[in-house]
Amino acid sequence: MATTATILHADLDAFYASVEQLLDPSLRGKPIAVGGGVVLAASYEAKAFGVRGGMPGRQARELCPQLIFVSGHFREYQRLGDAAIKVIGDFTPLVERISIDEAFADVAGCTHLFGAPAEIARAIRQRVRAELGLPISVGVARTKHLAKIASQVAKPDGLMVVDPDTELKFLHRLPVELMWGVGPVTKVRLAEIGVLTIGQLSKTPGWSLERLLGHAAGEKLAALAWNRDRREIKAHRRARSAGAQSAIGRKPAEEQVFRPTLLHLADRIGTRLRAKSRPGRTVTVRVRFANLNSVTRSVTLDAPISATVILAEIAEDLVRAILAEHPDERTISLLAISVSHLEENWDLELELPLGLQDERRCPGTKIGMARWAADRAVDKIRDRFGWDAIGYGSVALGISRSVPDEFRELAEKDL
DNA sequence: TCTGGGGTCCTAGGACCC
DNA sequence: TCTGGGGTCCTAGGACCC
Repeated sequence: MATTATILHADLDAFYASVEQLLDPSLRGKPIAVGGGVVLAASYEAKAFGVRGGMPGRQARELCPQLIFVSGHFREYQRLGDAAIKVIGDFTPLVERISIDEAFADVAGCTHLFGAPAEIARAIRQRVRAELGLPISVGVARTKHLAKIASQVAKPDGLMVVDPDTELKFLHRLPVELMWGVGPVTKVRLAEIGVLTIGQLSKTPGWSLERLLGHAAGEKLAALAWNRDRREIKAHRRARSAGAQSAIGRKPAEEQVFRPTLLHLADRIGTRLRAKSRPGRTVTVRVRFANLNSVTRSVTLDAPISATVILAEIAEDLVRAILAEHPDERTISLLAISVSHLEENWDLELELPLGLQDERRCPGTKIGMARWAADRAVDKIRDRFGWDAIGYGSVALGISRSVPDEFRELAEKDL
């Protein structure tokens, strides 16, 4: 019954921190953190002290006084991440990249060339170590879920093969939080009914899980606990949305505060959408207040948009509506814009006439024309001379950037 | 001392249509 | 006029992942 384990999950260990230790040998073996105000990544030596990604720098220093902070080499992260994924691609075209440092692969079709899946996994680890100088952990199993868990168990710098005959034995003794889809909230909910391990989860009736977690989540978890994971490797998945956000500290909820930030966010998103000819119909805005409560508001248009200024104006309208509904909230700490319902291969020329049909979306023919032409001109100049060569004057200065734009780009998904 | 930024998917209620 | 049913889309909020 058991087929062969041919799914690989490969995951670079403490990726950003490992790159820094590769670039600067004096950092090897030491607790380091990439970032400053906020920890973007921590080395294993730092993790041993409890330092985690996303943690405020001050808190990290308290946990680990000898922690060394380094500013990131973001271009190197991109280059080395791409190179590691390419190594996997040398064995099979069936590679599904999850993020900059992580990918699934199905090697079923190439074992006759390169040997058993475990051999291929060993070869990948050896090559990434030899050619790039980086540690990478690999899990090998019959399903994506098991391979993913195996690579986590194998870390750091390890290899773990889950034999198809012992899958349930392997799976059921593990804690539920190792499962894909079990986060802090679900973990607590499960603990409240006495479920701590995947084995215990598998013995919980389906109706009980669905009542506790909802239909989809309950069904999914039950399937995974019973080791029924039917997901396949998908080599090319198109993005369904594109967004940008900015934490701005604590600032008064006023026009002169949110307008420049929204314009900057719209600029980043609009540029990406136009570059891939993927305008979108739904614009969603999120405002987080000082008390960390956040409110979203969205609008779906008849025609897709990607023009920076139009996107910014719609976002402004939505933010004003949110603020009007929350008159007691006078301080905002984060602004976000997201565009969804993206079109595929849209002819951007069409955006002009379609946009003009709606006065609000594109007020005035001449102005709309000018905006459209301006975006195209800016895009072209940036293509040749770089992002900072040109931009919106009011945006260039005074935008608080809590993280470098280069770091943001690493997280962007290909549209 | 309340974690940054880019994403995906699901839920539930309501509008609207047949 | 009342009653019933099904489907799609939109919106707001959440959980989760890297």
